[in-house]
Amino acid sequence: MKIEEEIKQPTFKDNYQKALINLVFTAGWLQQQQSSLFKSHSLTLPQFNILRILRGQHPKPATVNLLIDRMLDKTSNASRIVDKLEVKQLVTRTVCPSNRRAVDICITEAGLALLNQLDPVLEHQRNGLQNLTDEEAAQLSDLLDKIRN
Amino acid sequence: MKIEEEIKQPTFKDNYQKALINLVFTAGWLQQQQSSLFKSHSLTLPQFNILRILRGQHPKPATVNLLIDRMLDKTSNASRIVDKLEVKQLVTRTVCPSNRRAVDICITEAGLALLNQLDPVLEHQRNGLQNLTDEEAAQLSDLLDKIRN
DNA sequence: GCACATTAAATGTATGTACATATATTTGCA
DNA sequence: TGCAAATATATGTACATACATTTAATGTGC
Repeated sequence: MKIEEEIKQPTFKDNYQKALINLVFTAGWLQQQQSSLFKSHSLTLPQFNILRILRGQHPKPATVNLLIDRMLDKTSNASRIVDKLEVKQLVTRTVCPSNRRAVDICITEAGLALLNQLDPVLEHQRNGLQNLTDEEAAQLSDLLDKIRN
Repeated sequence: MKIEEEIKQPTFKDNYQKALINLVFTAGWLQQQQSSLFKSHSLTLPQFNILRILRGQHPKPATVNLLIDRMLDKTSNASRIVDKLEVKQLVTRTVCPSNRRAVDICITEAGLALLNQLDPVLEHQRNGLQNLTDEEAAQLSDLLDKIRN
């Protein structure tokens, strides 16, 4: 469906306004698609993303700062998302021995098992961009990089 | 800055994963840019977007359902965003005479004045996509439409 | 006319986002 | 040494998001 129909706005001021609205709308649309994949496992998208970062570090620990660095949303509150994961016993949190200001966060075996369970689902969805060719996906990334300079 | 540097991830599985992450990251980046423009007027981005829809309807009223239809984020709670705007006296809410289940929401003169004040700011920013040519903006919209089918 | 489904909006609850502030630890330097 | 600045994380508050449930009004079939 074209963006004009999605939000029932027949015209836009120009291609810039149209692309901006389309970009925000499509990003939200994709995130909702992804979220629905985790819902049955009681994981939210931010929680899932943090788990993936931790798996990338495993078996090394990550600090909150490292998580923020790698998160898509820099201003979100990694500390409280880790809280939720800790309650579910998907991660552990221990004071870093070499720097007692920092906290070592590690994914648990249960966390790794959960991610492994979800991997094929995500792979199958090809990350939600299944309608683009490889070339178009690359072209899209280039345009997005250009937007942010 | 390329997306690899933004989130400090040197490689991606493929162009699909890279484009997906870039899309979500860039949409958030743009929304934050926009939000900063309203902050000094104590308006949030969702509040601003609802006000703009109401201006588009003015002087006709809008219902909550109409707002949801036109909002970028369909699942957000229009009712409570309208609450906030009502407290600030930027909109009015009256029971619809012809269908007492529905509510007529109208932008006030104060609301219109606030939007008029913000218009030049947004225009100047060219909606945040100033680094793209007109053709590239159109190309971007086409790719995004294609993602969603 | 009346039970029952449908529709429109509001409300409840958990989570996340945004931003300011607080607490604890470490660093650096007079 | 001692003390201010910097660093790492946590906490407080307001707002938004996601989704289920509730309340009220309307529509429909019998």
